Amino acid sequence: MKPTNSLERVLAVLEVFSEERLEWMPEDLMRELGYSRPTLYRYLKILKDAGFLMSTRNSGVTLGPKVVEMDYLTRRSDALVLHGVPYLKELTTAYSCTAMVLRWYGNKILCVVSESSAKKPISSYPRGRPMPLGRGAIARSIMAFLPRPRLLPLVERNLADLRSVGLGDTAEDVLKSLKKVRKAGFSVAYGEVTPGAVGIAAPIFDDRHYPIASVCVTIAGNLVTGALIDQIGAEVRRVALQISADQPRQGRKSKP
Amino acid sequence: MKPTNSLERVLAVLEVFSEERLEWMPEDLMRELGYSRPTLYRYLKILKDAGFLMSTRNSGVTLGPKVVEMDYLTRRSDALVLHGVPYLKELTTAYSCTAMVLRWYGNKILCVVSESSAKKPISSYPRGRPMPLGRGAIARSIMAFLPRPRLLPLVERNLADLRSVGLGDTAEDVLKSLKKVRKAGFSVAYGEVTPGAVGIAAPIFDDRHYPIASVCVTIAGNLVTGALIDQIGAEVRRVALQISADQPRQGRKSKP
DNA sequence: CATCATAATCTCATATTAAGAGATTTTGTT
DNA sequence: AACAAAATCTCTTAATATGAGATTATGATG
Repeated sequence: MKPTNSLERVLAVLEVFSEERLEWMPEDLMRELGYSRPTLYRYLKILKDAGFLMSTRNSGVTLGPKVVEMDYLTRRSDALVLHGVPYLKELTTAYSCTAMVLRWYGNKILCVVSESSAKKPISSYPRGRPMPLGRGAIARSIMAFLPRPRLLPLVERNLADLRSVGLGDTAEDVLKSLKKVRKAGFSVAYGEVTPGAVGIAAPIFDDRHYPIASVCVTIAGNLVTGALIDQIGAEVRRVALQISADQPRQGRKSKP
Repeated sequence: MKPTNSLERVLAVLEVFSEERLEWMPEDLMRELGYSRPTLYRYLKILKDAGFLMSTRNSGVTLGPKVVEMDYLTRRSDALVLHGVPYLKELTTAYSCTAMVLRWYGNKILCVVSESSAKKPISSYPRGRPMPLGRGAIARSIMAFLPRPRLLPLVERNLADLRSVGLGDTAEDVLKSLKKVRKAGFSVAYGEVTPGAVGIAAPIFDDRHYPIASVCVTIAGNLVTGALIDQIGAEVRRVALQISADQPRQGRKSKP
């Protein structure tokens, strides 16, 4: 995963920005990335000229306006956003909840669009905020449908989290729990991500039945009973499958 | 502006995505960018692995989830967004309108945050959608405060648009009109961007009194009279100056 | 299921050009 | 005006990006 060529090294500059560190000083970037002074400044100049970065008054750098513009384009081009919204509205009309579509990418889950009918929406994960893989109904709904060789390393890497939410002590136990999710077709989580909130999620598949995203409904725990959860689960599953079916058929493989 | 090194050439791939062309086929990219087949595929692989691009079923490429994640970070790190929101709320509380902060970057104006109290918001420029420089109160509020050497080429490049909204026939005439805007401290536009909507804008300055952004209020034309527009203009100007003052002092120059 | 057409990747010799040490200039502060 | 810090420049060398062409995946078709 270490950058091996100069192309990846420029992009690596953009990778260091995170919620914990939104602004960087050139000096710190040199240390963090291990680039020489002229090289780093060269990279910064290129990234600034392209609008990916901008410099702040106190000579730090932050992500720039080009990112904002590209995100706008992403909202217009993402098939899951475009096809998903009407279905999410169905769900928020039927229940007082937050409904969203989340993409799986890297080792993260990322909300790409959400709709809400709850008076006081409880989700702390708006568009673009990455969620960890180990907790919550969403991650589980996706993992449950991964082929074993792809799944196992993932489970092992996130075992601590998975254990803490009671999925099982060993990797094999976790796999068993996930098999049940697979059978049900949707997953449920009680307050794993946000206290008091119930998450109900089902996977979206690509044309090879490979899970690439998830539909999730988040609803206040005091609003739901066991029977209602099953009902919502069935609806979420239906919606996820319909969004899957809306995706264009045919095509080549893509790195998940 | 033509890419001169391989670093800029990778980034140039991201530049071709636009509202008119949200998805590209590799073959078309080769033609558009003039790259050889192996080189293009190399670039695509790197950009896909980093999440900047993703491939769709029918083997086209679109902007990817990393963009979404970075935009989330931008919302959290942009000083204008962070400081601007409370002021925008002031404006939307006082009037039934849409109030926004827009950055000036490249040859474009870009909304970075907006608030609305209008029943039916009329702006067609949400976060991230670039506006042209030649029309609207926003662009004018910024141009009016640019030093002449910076301004003149800009006016000449956008003369057709500027003329069509009645700012003057020649570049010199336009400069005169802008001088009046500068004196007033804010600019007004009647239906230049959206028919029936009045735009009222004032610039945000950096610590060298250089305009870098703008505050704009958009309000339905039938809701305002001349006197009210002046009142709103004064408020918008006040807000823009306060946001300017909130910016951290000191620092080095940045390319506008 | 075999064949075909297209898309994506690989190989490798060569020219291109990124990289970095250190000097120099620019910028803001005292 | 003088100083300190930040950013850029110069120039040589080693590193590596490039593309023609061959090769391998991949999905479509009969």
